[in-house]
Amino acid sequence: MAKERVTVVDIARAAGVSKSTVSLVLQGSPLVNEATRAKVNAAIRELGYVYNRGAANLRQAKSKIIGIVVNDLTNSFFAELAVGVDAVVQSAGFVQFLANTGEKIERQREVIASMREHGVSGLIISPARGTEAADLAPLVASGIPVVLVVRDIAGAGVSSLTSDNRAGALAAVRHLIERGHRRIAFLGGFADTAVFEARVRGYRDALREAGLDASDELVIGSAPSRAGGVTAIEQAMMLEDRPTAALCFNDAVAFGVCDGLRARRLDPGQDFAVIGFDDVIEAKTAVPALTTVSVDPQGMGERAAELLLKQINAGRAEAQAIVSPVRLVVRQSCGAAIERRLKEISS
Amino acid sequence: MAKERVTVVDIARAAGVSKSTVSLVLQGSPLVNEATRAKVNAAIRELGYVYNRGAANLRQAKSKIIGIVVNDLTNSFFAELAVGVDAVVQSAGFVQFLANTGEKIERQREVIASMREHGVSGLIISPARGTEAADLAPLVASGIPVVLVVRDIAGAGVSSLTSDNRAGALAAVRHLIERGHRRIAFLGGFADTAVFEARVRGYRDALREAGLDASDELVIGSAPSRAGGVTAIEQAMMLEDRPTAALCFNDAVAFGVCDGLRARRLDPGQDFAVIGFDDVIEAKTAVPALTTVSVDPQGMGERAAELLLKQINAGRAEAQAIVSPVRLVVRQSCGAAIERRLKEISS
DNA sequence: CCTTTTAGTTGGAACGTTCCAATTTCGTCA
DNA sequence: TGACGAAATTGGAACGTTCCAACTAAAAGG
Repeated sequence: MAKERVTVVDIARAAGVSKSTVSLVLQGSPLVNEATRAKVNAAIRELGYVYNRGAANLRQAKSKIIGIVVNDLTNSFFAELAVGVDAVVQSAGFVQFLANTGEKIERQREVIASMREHGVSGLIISPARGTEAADLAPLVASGIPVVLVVRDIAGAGVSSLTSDNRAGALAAVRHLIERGHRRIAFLGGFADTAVFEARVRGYRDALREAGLDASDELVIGSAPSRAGGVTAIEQAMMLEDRPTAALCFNDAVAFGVCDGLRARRLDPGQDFAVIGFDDVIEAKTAVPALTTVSVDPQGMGERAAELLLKQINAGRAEAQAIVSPVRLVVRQSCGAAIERRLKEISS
Repeated sequence: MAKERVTVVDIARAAGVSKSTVSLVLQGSPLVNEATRAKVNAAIRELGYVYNRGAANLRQAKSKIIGIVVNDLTNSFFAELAVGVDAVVQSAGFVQFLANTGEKIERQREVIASMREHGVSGLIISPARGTEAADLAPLVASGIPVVLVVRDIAGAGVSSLTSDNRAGALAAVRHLIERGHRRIAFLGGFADTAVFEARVRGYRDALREAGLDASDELVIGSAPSRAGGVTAIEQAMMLEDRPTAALCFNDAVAFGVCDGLRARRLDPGQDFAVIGFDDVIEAKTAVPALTTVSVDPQGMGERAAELLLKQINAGRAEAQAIVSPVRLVVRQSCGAAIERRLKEISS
């Protein structure tokens, strides 16, 4: 088997019709007689025909492929994002080309080029760190619909879907302040990203409006990973005037911070309040359950895919920047448990 | 811009050569004169030409696409596996079609069909739960090289790359026994998978060779997730005769078990020994650092991709079942810390 | 009975590339 | 100078599909 490819012509011969008719059947056209359709379908099954989408694309000059490029697939935030995209893209009859850049601009350039060569009809990109508008210029000039997710790039002239990072950070820090914290740190993340900048801005604004200290020593960068969280909290605990709470760049950092606290025999949520950002799946089941700003990566992926599909169908659409709202999910790690216990005692 | 596609003929006209010559340049053939090559390349840049790989594939009847289908991309084990595949596949000049089945057979059927239609030249599959040899029969009959990873399927007649689950479990449980544990549970995982079966077999063999109780009540299944781990340890703690240690189906379960222990005010690694399976990235940085059986998902992805590429290049290769070795990484969660402390005291 | 309509079917050109065999160009040698 | 071989270039067919305009057969209308 697998000797020679079975094509429409073979099917046509077997079914005693022309290749045009077979093509019509393949596309479910109503123009073809019920009886012939049955004959053709029988022949298709019989010969084990496989549709050649490449040939079809060549003729029609459009593919049913959309590309998604993410900067770090090992980060479960992006993995979930990809899953969200996949879900809607698949049910729209498209198929997903996924590539991982690992934050490398060069790799990103390569994979985008490769996707264009394969004729993707749209692209969802979570850009690598340091991507500039110029890097995307040839792509957008080609007229392929592009949606940027998570990280926006100023002046790129394409649609983007980001979350309201400033508002999320603001809400989180306000919450910590309400709980009575006066010295609050911001831990983790690379300082040269727009996301970091926005979250820190929200953090500072909340401190300022409460008239609290927003000195630079309280903002401690690190890799946006669990390991980075450990080092960040260690650094924070070296400070003369130690913080009693922290907003973390993301959930991975927050978990690392909890690890670091435990390593110092401190109980996260009890001795120190920590809030994360993103609300990855593990946040709910962790102990203590992580208070975090919910971003819903899967939902973001879905919305990005919908936006892209809309642009593909519309042919040409205005670039729009959507910032999706975000909400604080209060669980245990910010000290909710303490309060509950205090209430129990007083009642 | 983006009006009309520029093709080789446009380039040919602009450079004053024939389309055949342009094609030769595109493929880096040594047959073409240095001067003409330069002219052609200039025209390519000038007109912003993008290569149409679809058309090329049509002519050559082979693509540079490999497909990878995973059963759960939100599980970081599989995300890392995909990253490993991506790395070697990309550097071999291929591009990766990734699809997520979410453990659904029907979806798996669809994505495999879609990939065949797109003419992938090989497929790496981590099959959904319950996949049978019959499900893959048409695929293997077509002669497309296929490599199964993580989960093997008996009688499928294709190559597979799995890890030595029995040996890993055996080593882990032996280690717990050496540490003095006598009542050891196996927690988490779905009982109807080959992986579960192999790990439990290793677990039982270790108990048996030490003459210990291997009763069924100590094997407690659950979803192979963090949440599943929480419920599994809860169930274990309800037993008349409680275990003092557990081997977990995977790291996610192990983290859940730690969470569950903490919820009961028990200190994992101290009051109860836990060992995971897989060695995901977080295992090292967690507190306590997780003792686990290292499977190196990224490395597995790389090896699977290499195996697949070899088969693609060889044209026709014997199906081989590779089981890759596995090693126990001892960290804190199995009580290593306790021992260290005992040593400190005695010295 | 002829014309018109409708339902169904069909051959051939086209999509953008690669491959093959054929051709041109050019330098070298007798 | 003519012949020869090597180097470089080329036109056309082919890949598997879709689209279009043209065709046939049968039914409907006059």
